[in-house]
Amino acid sequence: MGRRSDHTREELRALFIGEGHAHLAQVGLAKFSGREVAKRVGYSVGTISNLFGSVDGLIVAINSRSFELWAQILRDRLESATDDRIAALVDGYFAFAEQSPELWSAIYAHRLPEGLDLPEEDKARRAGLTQIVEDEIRTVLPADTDADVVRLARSLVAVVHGHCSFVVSGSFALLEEPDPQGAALARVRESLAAHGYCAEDFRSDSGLGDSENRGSL
Amino acid sequence: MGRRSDHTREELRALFIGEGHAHLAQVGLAKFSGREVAKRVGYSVGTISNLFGSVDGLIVAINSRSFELWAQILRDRLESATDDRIAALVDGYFAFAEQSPELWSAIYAHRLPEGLDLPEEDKARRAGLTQIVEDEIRTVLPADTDADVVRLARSLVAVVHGHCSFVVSGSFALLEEPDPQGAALARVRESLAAHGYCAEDFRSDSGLGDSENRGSL
DNA sequence: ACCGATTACTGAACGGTGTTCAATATATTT
DNA sequence: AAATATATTGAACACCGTTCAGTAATCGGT
Repeated sequence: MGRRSDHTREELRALFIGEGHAHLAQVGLAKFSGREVAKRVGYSVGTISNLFGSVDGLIVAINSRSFELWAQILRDRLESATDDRIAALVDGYFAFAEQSPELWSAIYAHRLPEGLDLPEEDKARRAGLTQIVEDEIRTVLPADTDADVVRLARSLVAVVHGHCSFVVSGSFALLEEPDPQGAALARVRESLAAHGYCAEDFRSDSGLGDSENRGSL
Repeated sequence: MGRRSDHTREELRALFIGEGHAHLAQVGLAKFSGREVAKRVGYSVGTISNLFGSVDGLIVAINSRSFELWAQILRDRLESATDDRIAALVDGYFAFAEQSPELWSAIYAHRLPEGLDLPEEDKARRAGLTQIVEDEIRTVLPADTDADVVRLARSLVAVVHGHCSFVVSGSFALLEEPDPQGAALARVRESLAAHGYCAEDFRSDSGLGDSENRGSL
């Protein structure tokens, strides 16, 4: 039964994204079902095609929302960080992945079918995350550094991402690593140091995972 | 029509893995179809369940084979490397991912359904890759290094993996990076240097991608 | 050489998926 | 009030992975 005036098109999209987000977090991308989401929202199957073009379109929208939640976590950590803002960033990166592993891996597991790629709007929404990191890296490096800050910042995101990816996927390489997040942070510090970052002796007051990591690694 | 003596069970598994490998490389994990593989091999649908337990089991076997091909690429690069063996490793890591992006991402996109995890046999087959890296890292660091070589080596694999992952998935962070592989290598060198690795001045004779990268990054 | 027991394989049935699209119910305009 | 335009449905379709009774091929014992 069509209930045309219950919601605007945007409200309806928000409903599907919200319910889809919950469903994705529960069952993961492999078992994600657009039909199930439609059933939960109380609309029929075909509505997804109307609103998002396809189930892939819905997943793109859900993932973009994940990016925004993720970026907000980073901002929260930065705000409550006392001194070590780099550690706060790494912490925030891992925090989202570990508290919502299905949402996190869906971001990287989902691939658009050949042909179409990400809508510009979604690209913009997702860029916020790297922007936060870029700003912090720029702050922490000397003003006259020889590094290309934008490229270095994104490369450091990749460094952290690699560790995080291995943790979430339970992958071969880091199975026996007791402190992957500490390892990621150590690598980031080493690269930053190579470009003029003064470590400011965080060795004493950073988290225990880190201090435990420093001696041996 | 059962053709019982055409192949031994192992031969038949090899047939499915081979054909499945080709199919996966063509269409990617999202569109992978066990039915299609069975059709290509010339056996019926249910045979996959007999041989591998489920389609997931077949994919696990295919991915383990990918690991072996990948490890062989690393060994080849090392063998033909003149001096810079670290660069050769990074190059091999990227080479497989870029020449077979679907196979590479299937390794990380595939997740076993809740409950069962990787058979021991597959874990062993996949560990070969990291072993190669560990051996090289150990060689290149001073004998009296303070680093835990095993943990550092795996962390460096994660560093390269992160860059590679962003490249293959076309992800937001490295879209405008002209030389992701060079960036990965630069990060690895920086971390190795922090643990006593003497760079031996590769600046002059390494690939141009690397030299172009060094000045600005 | 034959015959029962065992194994390999089939293929139809089942419940699920995403997409499509004629039909319908609701808004909007004239 | 009538005509037009839009939103939503839901059945049909083709595909997916899993299951399992049934059948064909081989093996082991006599």
